Amino acid sequence: MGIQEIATVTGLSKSTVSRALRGMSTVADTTIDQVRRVADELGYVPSSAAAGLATGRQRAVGVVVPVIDRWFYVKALGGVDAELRRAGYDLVLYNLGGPGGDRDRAFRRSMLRHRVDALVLLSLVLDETERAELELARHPMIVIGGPAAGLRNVGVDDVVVAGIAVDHLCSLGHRDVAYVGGQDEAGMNVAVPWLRRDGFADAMAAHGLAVREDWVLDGRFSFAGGVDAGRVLFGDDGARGGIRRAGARGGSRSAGARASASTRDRPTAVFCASDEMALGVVLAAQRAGLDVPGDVSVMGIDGHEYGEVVGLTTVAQDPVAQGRTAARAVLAEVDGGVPEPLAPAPAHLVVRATTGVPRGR
Amino acid sequence: MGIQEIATVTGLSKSTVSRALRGMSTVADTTIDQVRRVADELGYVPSSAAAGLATGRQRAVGVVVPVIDRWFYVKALGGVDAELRRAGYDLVLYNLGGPGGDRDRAFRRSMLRHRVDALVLLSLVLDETERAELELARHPMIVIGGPAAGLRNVGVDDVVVAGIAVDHLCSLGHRDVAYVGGQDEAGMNVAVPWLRRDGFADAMAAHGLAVREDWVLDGRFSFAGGVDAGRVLFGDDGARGGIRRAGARGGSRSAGARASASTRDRPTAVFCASDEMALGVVLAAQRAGLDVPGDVSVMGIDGHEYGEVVGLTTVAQDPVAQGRTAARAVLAEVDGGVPEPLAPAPAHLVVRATTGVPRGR
DNA sequence: GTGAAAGCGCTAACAA
DNA sequence: TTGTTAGCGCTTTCAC
Repeated sequence: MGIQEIATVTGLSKSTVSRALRGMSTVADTTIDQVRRVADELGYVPSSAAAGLATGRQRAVGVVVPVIDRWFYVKALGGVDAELRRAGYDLVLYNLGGPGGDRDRAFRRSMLRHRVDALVLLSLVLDETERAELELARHPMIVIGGPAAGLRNVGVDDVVVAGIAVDHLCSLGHRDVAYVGGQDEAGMNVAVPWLRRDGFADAMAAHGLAVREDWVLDGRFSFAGGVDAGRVLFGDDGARGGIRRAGARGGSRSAGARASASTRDRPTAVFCASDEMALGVVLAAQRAGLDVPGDVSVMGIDGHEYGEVVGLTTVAQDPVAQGRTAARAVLAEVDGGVPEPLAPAPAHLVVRATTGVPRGR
Repeated sequence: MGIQEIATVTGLSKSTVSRALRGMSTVADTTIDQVRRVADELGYVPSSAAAGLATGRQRAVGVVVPVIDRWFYVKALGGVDAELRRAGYDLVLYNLGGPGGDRDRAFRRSMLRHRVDALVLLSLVLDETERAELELARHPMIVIGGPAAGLRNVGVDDVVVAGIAVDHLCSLGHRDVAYVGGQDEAGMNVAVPWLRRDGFADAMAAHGLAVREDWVLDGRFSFAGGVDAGRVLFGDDGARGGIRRAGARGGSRSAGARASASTRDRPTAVFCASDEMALGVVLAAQRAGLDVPGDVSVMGIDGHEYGEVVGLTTVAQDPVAQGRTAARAVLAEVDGGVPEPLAPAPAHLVVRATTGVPRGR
């Protein structure tokens, strides 16, 4: 059931079988064929543990995610996976599972056990202790999305991305723009939300525009959060545009509020730090009886598939490509390559149907 | 850097150190403390490969997904992960990566390498060869969602679930109901889509209703696919309800078609085999100028978060719980438990705002 | 082109 | 309660 059996059956030595199985060139072709055939017949299954012990390489890399069910993480994970698969590496998933996930234990217990040859961290900012712990493992590490001190990083420049969005809105003539962002709902320590908010503020300033505090909202980086933020911005009556929500939270205001929705003090554009939130804001706007982009323009960041279908303007990035890049980089390092700095990932404005010239221009 | 160092420093034997590190009760408390302290100081990191080799247990389970970026798989994966984490097991992700994913190689190369103690298969139907291959590894296996011959399965009864949906629609008075389902976009060999279609057909028959062939559409189990299916059903003009789509595929018909959209031969209700598709159908209906549920009722299956926000009627299931159940079951088997049959997972009707009495009733 | 022998770092009888 | 002695299944010098 191991390499030994094959050796016995073929009358070869363990070492030759080992070499043959790996197709080494020092082995006669006929021997390789024979060994492979016998291995098949015996139903031989190699043991990665044994190979790993002997070589010190596990042929696996770990991917650490704050939470698993977010568009960006899923896509990036897919990219990492694709590249690992190509290289014949396995992927070990370490899900911190949000705030309730016992982050410390997870870190210690598993990630360090030499089960993997390298680590890809998704959008994580590590604290001192965590960094120290991970250092122990001495394997290559890289971060996707959100720069972490002392570690290589692949991802877009979030400040620039936010700037692109603001520039687009301003070029259309918007001056009253709201921002929906916020800390990731999972409450993990992630830098991206703050960078985007800063980028928004900087760009607004660069255009000589003021940021209104009450127009900077928390959308929890989720669809539902976007809807909530939109409600705050536009009011809510659920009369039009979207299906009424059964058991909607927050008492519905009626007629009076309705009228005010179109006249009330509100932004002409909303910039959201993610497409999921932007989708929610669009829905809230429609529910409030507002026309998008006639009454209000909305845009996001990401390039989410739903946004494409719906016609959402966005600054698109490619998390799958980022995942691939990260995987390749870290694999190269495992193979003894020297870690070279990575360029920021590309992002580009995709103008679709949710942004337009503000009414009255 | 290994257990040996600690032994040397403490003056203990390797075995005692090993036992102490694992906190075995046969070791003196003081010894345990001492060993742990020294281990910390030395920055000791255990080797799971070595432990695995010695014990024959890897303390890891593999999860095989057809593709990774689908709501159900992500949720189920999260559930499996949570339970594994609790038990101190690692999770190795095997992503078949859709039709282009070189399914065979992936199967052979990795899943069998004794890297994991058990396998959780998501919605996969295996062919003969695959089954045979996996048998070689001789480890416990379980399937989530979609029964596979000869393997234990956790998931809802898809035929029943479809029946619940049809019953709901019929109880409202619908007789003209369309079905949007189809093979999973990834083209993997999955049973669920067919079971749901069968369930739909059976239930319709039970209500004495005919299934119209031209109202059985392929929505590719995706949001975009749902929109496309909705277009076929309702026509498309993009004038209302949804944001117009930049570069929409399929030439837009204008005024004439528009008028016909409200009068044309169309179903009064659409049952979708997933919430993502249902969301797309709702959007298409709104774009076609139809009121939901006034002109047409729409419902799905799953319990997707977006559906909750939007008010989508659905038959909700809990993939996270299914993942947990599967993980627990397979872990129990790893621990020598006897595999007992699992009851179907619960699913229940959630009536929200997208279904109602057909007009004229 | 192939074989013999020595580990990789840990666990698990079996003794003491 | 702790130490001794064998391995777990593979890779890898070093010989031949």
